[in-house]
Amino acid sequence: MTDHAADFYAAVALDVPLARSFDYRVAGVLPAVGERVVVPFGRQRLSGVVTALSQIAPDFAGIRDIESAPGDMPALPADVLALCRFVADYYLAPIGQVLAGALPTVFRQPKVWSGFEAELAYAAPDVEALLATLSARARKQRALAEALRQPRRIDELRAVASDASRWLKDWQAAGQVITRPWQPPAPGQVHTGPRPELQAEQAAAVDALGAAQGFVPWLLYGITGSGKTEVYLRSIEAVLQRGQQALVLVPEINLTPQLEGRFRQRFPEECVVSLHSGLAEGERTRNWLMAARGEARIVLGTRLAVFAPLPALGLIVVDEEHDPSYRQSEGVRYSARDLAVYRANQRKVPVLLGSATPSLESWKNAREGRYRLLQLKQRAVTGAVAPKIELLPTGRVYMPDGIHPLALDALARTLNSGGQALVFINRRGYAPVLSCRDCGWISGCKRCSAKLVLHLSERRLRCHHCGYEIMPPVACPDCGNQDLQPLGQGTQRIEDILASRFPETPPLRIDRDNTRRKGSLEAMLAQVHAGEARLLVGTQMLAKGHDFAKLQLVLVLGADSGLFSVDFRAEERLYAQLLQVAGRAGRAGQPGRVLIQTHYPEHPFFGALVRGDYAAFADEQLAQRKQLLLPPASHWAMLRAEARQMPRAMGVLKAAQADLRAAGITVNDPVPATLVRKAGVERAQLVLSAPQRGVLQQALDHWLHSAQIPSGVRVTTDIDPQEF
DNA sequence: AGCACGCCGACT
DNA sequence: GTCGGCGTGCTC
Repeated sequence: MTDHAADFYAAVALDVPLARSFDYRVAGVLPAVGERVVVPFGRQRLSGVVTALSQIAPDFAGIRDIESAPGDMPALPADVLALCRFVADYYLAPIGQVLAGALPTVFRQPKVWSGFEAELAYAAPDVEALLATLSARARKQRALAEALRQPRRIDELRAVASDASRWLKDWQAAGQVITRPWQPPAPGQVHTGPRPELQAEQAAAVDALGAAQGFVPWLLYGITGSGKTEVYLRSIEAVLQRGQQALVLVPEINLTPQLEGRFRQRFPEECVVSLHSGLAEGERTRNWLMAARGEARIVLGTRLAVFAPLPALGLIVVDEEHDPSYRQSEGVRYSARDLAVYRANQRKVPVLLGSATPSLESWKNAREGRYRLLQLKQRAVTGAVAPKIELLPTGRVYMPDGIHPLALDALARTLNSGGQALVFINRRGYAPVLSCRDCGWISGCKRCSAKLVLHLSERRLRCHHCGYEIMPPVACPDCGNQDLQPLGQGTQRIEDILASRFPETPPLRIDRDNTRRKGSLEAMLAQVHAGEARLLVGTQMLAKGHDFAKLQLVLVLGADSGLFSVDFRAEERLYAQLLQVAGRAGRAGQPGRVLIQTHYPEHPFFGALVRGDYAAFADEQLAQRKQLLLPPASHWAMLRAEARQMPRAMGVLKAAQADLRAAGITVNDPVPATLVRKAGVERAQLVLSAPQRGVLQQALDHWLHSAQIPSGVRVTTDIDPQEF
């Protein structure tokens, strides 16, 4: 008989979509709270995180033993556990899934992680001798050799030259490079690379940031080219000087290498690591561990990095804080920007939100004094000139191809003079849909309620939601008419039109359809930088981060679709997007030209955009939202139900509607989702709102726990939904 | 989510 | 006669 008095019991959070944690008896060594353990679960073995320990035996007869504690992961610190619990409560998500999302993937599996070997540092004892063996033209190799003047980790060296591993192996074999265990640099004097002079506004911002103590949320509102990054760098420098860590969040993976390079240049002796899902498993795990041990002083990452353990956290920076990529929209839904603010508050450190087009949420907070506003109105980046934004009214102009003749003229002039031009349209494919002129038939997806998009180059009709593909029919399936026409425009159709208009300078299309293969985007961007491609056609993708020095003209098509959208956030997003593409033009000294083709040149939206007055636009939008009781002036949530048949999904939502109305929540009627059927599942949604966040939260939480949801119906919640 | 159990249609 | 479809139910 076992001595029950001495037993410990652990509550373990598992990566299953169940709200509660599961209790296990501690069989061996007592694990710490926050440690990962492997447990039996039904017929499976799962990895979970210990969330609580107790000596009181749970009232459950079938209790089982913890199988093992692998000990390959440091226990999550209390603040990360608390952050995860907050996410679980706030977003009504299962705690186990939140915790799983916070860990590198290797720690979500029962398997013990063996990539445990000590981090190595590479160095060249005699750099001059090594350089002497290299050809003068081998620029990457020479850069790598230069970097080896001091001991460097492999990830740093790969950032210098992507082929680092191969060359290091050769040089090691030749005895020119040696390795030894990597030692984290002791905090001390911070050495910086060259620092540009600060403009008065930047200096004022840096001073204000430096003077503040404890938790202060800052909104750094700075126009494109005003040098926000320099403000981040100076603030980080102060953090490093105090021996603390800085967490820097960026919206997308492809923005990390650029910024990482800049940080490494500025702080050549500091340990900078990145955290994002594009990293190889081993590298991500090692970087995470360096962050968790406090060795990494600067942690640069995408939204998932907000969960990284950081024992010496001193500052959080959220770059492009308005960016929708900060929202996780699958699985556990959260806003990394909001969590960054929560975490800063938790740790009593400042958080710096930067943007040229702040989100209305942050703007409201700044206007109401909850965030402190820092403004950069002047251009500080050398060569940065404001692009000239012009409207091209399409009123009564004959445009057989959907492009204004003046736009074609401008393109021709730019191309003839040897310049580069970008045609921006936010729609992939050849044309949105294929349609029959006779009977009005439109290509629809068999599995979803979405339209199939024509991709002419692959001769496919493709669903952008579920991936369903078919060959385009030769004749109309309904009436047999052979004259099927593409309706509207997408990137591919524009590409075709431009190809016939400008045979001398073939257009290069860059969108998700032709950059899916790894490295293909980089290859295309290289063509652009080399000046081989001078006429670009692209979506969203091209708007972010990539600077094209020779770009003189940006033509925006299809902007109007954002003006009259049912989605109340569409205008806000359009503004940010247009400003971002506009910023691509004319960075190398000459002002670029941005032409926006529109049917509605009088729309107030364009007034603010052309004047470059985002503040006015944001204030106007906020006033509207207040009047219409839309976020951020009220709080919204969405209840979604999925089932095989629509009536079952609707039934659950109708019940929810009645219950939640009784609880004092404003509830719309349940409606079939925008995309009613997705991959064979019927979906419906219910939009809820309340002036106070807490009321909504409690009512929903209560409903989820008490409602009788029939099996076969899946209910999910989306707090602060971004799309409707 | 997995993974079982369980009860009805077309196949080696 | 069985293989297998996915409805239902459970996991400390």
